[in-house]
Amino acid sequence: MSATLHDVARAAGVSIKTVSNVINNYPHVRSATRERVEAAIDELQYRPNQAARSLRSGRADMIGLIVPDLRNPYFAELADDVMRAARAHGFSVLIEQFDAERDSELAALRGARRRGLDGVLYSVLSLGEDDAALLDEVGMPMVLLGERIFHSAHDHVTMRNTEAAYAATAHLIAAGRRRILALGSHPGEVVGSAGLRLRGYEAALAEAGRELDPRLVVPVDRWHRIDGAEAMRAVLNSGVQFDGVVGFNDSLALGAMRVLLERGVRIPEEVAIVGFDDLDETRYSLPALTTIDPGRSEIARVAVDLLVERITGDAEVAPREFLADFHLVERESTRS
Amino acid sequence: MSATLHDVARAAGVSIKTVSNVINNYPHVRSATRERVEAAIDELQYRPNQAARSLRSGRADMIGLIVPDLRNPYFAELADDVMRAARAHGFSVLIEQFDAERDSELAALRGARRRGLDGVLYSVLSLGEDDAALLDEVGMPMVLLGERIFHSAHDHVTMRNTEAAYAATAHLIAAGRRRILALGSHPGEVVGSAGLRLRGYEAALAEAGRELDPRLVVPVDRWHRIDGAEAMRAVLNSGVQFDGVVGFNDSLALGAMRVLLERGVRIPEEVAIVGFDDLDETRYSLPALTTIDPGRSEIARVAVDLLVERITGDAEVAPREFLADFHLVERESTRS
DNA sequence: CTGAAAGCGCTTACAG
DNA sequence: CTGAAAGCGCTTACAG
Repeated sequence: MSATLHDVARAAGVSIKTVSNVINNYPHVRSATRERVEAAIDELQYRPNQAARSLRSGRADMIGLIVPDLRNPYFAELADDVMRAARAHGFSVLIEQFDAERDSELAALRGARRRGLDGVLYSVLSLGEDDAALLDEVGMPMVLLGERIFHSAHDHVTMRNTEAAYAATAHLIAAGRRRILALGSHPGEVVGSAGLRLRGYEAALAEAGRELDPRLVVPVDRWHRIDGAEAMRAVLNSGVQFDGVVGFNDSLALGAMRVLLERGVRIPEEVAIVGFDDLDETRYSLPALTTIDPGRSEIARVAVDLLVERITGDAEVAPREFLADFHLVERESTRS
Repeated sequence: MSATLHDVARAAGVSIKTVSNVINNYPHVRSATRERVEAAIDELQYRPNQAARSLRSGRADMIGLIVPDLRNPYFAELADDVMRAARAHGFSVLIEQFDAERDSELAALRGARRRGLDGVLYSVLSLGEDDAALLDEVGMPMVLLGERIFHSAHDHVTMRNTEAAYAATAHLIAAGRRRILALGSHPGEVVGSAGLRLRGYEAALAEAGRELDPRLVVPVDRWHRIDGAEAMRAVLNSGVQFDGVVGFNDSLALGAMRVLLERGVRIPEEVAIVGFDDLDETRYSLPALTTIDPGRSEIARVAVDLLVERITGDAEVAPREFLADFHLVERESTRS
C-alpha cells in the first residue's frame, strides 16, 4: 500500500497536522519543518488520498460538463475551453454525454449528483421551461449554457444570438445580396437558439426594408452537417432562387456548401454563405467559411468562474446572466 | 445537509448495514425489508456519498483518459467511444488533455494519480522508449493507446498501422496510380505511427515492383490540417509530379485536398487521395474522402475492457497487446 | 507555529 | 437474513 499522512508524520517526526499544513500550503510552517516534511514526502512517495480529502472537506475539486455529444465539434471545442478554464482553478472536469432523448439528458443530470461532483455546467438541449423544477433536484451548484430554459434559478451564460444573426444577415445585405436563405429554423420555437437567430435575421431584413419571403426560411430537424446538406438539396430542387445563406450554425452551413459545390454553384460569386460558431474547421473548408465567433472561450471561462464562485463562496447570490461578445469573422465564402 | 445511511436506517428501522446491502444489491435481503428501506431512501432523497464509498472501498469507479487534444477530431471521437465503453462498466471518464510539450504530458500522468482514479487510458505522444520507467511511477492500472513505447510492462491496444498503410497504397496502385505521395512521414522514426505507416507504403510499392522515389515521401512536423496544406503547397511548388496521395491521417489528407482544389487539380481524376482514421467529417468533404477505418471504437472498447479487468481482477496477468481490425472505406476521392 | 482528538459516511470483516 | 464495531485517510476545530 502507499504511504499515508501518518507514515510521513512518523518519518519527519511531526504530527499529521503539520504534514497536512505543508501539503495544503498553510503559510505558518517553519521552513526547517517544511523541508523535513517535504523530504519525507519525497522519500515515501506520498500522495494524498483524494477520497479521504473529499470526504472530510466536502469538496471533490471536480466539476461536471454535461453536453450532448463530443463528436459534434462545437462541444469538443467547448470541452477543451472548459477544461482549460477549470484547470486554472484547480478543478478537473468530468464529461457526461447524453443522447437526443430527454431521458438520457435527465440521467446525465442525475449521474452528476451520484458522482459526487462539486457542481455542473449543463448545456441544455431537450429540457424546456416546464422542466425548471427538475433542475432544482440536481442539488448542487449549476450553471446553464445555451438557451432553452429562461426562467430558472440558475446562473446562465450564453451568446448574443439575435444580435449575431442580425450582424450575419446585415453582412450579406451590405454585400448586395437580395434573396437570403435562413437555414436551420425550428418552426414555433421562440426562446431557443433557432428562434432567437431567426429574430435577428428578420430584424436585419426589416431594417433594410426587405419583405420576408417565408420560402427563404428553411426548417431543419437537427443542426448537423447532414441536415444542412439535405435541406439545401430540397431548396435547390424546389427551384427557389437565392444568392445568400445564413446558416444557423457552421455544420449546417458546411453541409449546405457541400451540396452547392456539388451542383456547380460558385461560392461566393453566385451564393454567399455565413455560418455560426467559428469551428476550427471553418478556416480550412474550401472556400473558408465566414462565420460568427460567438465568444465560446469567453463563455467557457465565465461559466467556470461563476460555477467556482458558487462552489466556494456565498450561494445566496441571485442568479446571474452573462452574454458574451461576438464578432463576425469574414472569410472567403462571402468575400467578393 | 443531505441524508446519510444512518438517517435512512433510522427511518426504516434497520441497521445501516442493511441499508448498505439494499443499495449495493446484495441478494440476501428479505423483500419486505428491501421495500421498507427503498421507501425510506425515496422519502429522504438519500444519495450515497461517493467520497466515503471510495475511501472505504478503495475504488472510485472512475478512469482517466489522457489525450493530447480534444479539438483534434480523432481524439474527440475516441473520447466519445471510450465514454460509451466505460459507461457499460459503470465507470465515468475524467479527461486530461496535454500539450505538445513533454512536460505537459508528464503532468497529465501525475494528475491522474492525484485525482484518485482507478486507472488510466493513455494515448502516448511525446514520451519515448526511454521513458518506460516513468510510466511505472503512475502507480495504477494503465492501458496504452498508440505506438511510441513498445517495450513497456503495460497493456497496449492499437491498430494495424503497417497493414493498413499497405492496403491504402495498394488501393491506389490497383486504381492505376503510378506516382503516389506518402504524406506525413517523420524522418528517422521507426516505432511510431509514421514509421509504421511508411513501412506499409514501401511494402505495397515493392510488392508491385515499383521503385521508391524519395521525393514522393513528404515529411511534416505535426499531423494537423495546416501541416497537410503546407506540405502540399511545397510539393506543388517543387514541380514533383504525382497522381496519388496516401495521407498518414485524415487531417493531413483533408489539408492537402484543400490546396489541390484551390490550385484547380481535379480529384480523383488527376490525383486520387486516401486518408487514415475515418473521421466523421471525411464523409462530408467534397469529394468525400476514401480512408482507413482503423477500428477505433473496437480499440476503445477493448482498451476499457482490459483496464477494467486490471482494476477489478488479478493484476498479475502478463501485459497484453491487442491489434484492431481495420478496413478501407472507399469514397469519392479515389473512385474513378 | 504545532499537536491531540474527533469525525466526514461509508464498506468490510465478523458474529449470530 | 441482519447487526454492532472498526476503520479507510484525511481536514476541521480547538487548544496551547
